[in-house]
Amino acid sequence: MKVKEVAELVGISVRTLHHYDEIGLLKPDMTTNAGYRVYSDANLETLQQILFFKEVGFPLKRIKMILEDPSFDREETLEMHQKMLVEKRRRLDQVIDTVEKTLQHWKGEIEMTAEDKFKGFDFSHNPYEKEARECWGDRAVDEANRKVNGMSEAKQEEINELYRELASIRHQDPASKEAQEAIAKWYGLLNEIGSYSLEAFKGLGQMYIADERFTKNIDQFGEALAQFMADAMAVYTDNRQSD
Amino acid sequence: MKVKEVAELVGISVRTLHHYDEIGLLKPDMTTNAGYRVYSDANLETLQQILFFKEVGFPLKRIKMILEDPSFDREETLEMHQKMLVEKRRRLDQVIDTVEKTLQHWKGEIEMTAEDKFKGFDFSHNPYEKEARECWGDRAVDEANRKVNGMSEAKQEEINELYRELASIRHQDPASKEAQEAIAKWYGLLNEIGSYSLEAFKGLGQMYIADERFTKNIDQFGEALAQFMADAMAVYTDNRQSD
DNA sequence: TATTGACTCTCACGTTACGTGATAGCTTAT
DNA sequence: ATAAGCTATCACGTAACGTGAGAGTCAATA
Repeated sequence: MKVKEVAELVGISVRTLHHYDEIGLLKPDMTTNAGYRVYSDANLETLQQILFFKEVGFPLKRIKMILEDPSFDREETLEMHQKMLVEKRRRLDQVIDTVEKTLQHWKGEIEMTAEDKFKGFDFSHNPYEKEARECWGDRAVDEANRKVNGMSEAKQEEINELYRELASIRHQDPASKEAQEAIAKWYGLLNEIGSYSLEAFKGLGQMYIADERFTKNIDQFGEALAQFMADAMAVYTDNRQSD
Repeated sequence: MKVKEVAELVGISVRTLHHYDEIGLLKPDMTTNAGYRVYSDANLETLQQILFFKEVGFPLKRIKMILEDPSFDREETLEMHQKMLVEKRRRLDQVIDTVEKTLQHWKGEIEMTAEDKFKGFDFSHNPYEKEARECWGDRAVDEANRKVNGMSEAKQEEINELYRELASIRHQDPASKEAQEAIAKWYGLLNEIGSYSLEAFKGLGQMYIADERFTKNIDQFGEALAQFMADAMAVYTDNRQSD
């Protein structure tokens, strides 16, 4: 089948097929001597898989790796991704809710507290958040921020200690078992504080670890985690001072 | 306040502020004689509004127009946008559901019909869909496609007629009242077919009309609508033939 | 057979909302 | 005076294609 046929069959553009060819994601099994792309049935099956992973939100680079590496655990990957989708929906729910309230507010139907106004949004202020966002994604960080903001006073020292511990560990061997244990502790701590949606955060963190192969080195992870924790503390202490 | 202060306060990057300045979205009220940007309190308030509209998903160009035009009906705009958000969530729900089923399928827990496999996805095949997608957005077109596919046979002639009508109208005065009436009819027709989620589609269509000012000319709209209808018919007749 | 129309190819720049250096000037503290 | 830290302006990079431009290919028709 030639480009246009394929494009119409699956509902994408010819340019998209050209693009997939360009980046080596889907190269047709044959070309005519005039240089026309001719797609085989196998190509079409691959395309279906590509479109599936694309639709659920995987970037093309990732899809390429998934398809290239037969040993890759698709099930696990998809499971992790689903957690992100669910978290995304949760965010979306909050935004919709906030927009709804904003509309009612504009119409004078209800009052809005300053807190209400930005529920689901992120106007927090901290310098290291950027890294944390790159590391776990927006939703996870937002969630964590809220948790930290509502964190019980008694936990401050505990966190303090954990931070120092982590800071020293990452100077030694960031990929060590210890680092992972420290991370587990951090999760445990947040868990104690109590949160149902923390599940998503845990999932994301574990994904990052499991996803090691996509990361240059685990060092970045330790770095980002340490900074994120420092930041979490800063937010916490800020809140205390402003009380 | 200088760039970094502002950036940290609201949780965005310095580059973002530079960018907003570049595109004229937020120009600081003052600059020092060295050329440093100095943001006033009013600038900060504007920034809050920008971030609000951005968070709910408006593109920067749109935000700029909203802020520049005081006569702009923000309430109406936000209402329309909310419909899109709700539709987005509905799509997300389906994708999550499909992923869930796919996982279970992989684990051998359940059977999946071919239909199940792509529920919520879009592998429909029609050449003009592209234009329609540009016009109303993906979700609306997908929804409409499904409706059209399930369309009752008796409506074919009605649609046929409407199409010819529209086609002639758009050769005369595409921006006319008549065109809008024809559009209304089209909506009515789809409504008759019956669909709850059609609401979203209607919202989007109306948004496009209300949004006229953002479109080069209504001609494109007529063009796209005609093509979309032609396409809808093609899909319909295809289905009949394959029965 | 020549031409038309539909299809194909390969550049290569445009899009969104910034990220990421590079290079250089400004400000303040020591 | 020098270093640290902040600021400025280019200007290219990103993701996933869209959108022509210019040119070659294929099948059917006049």
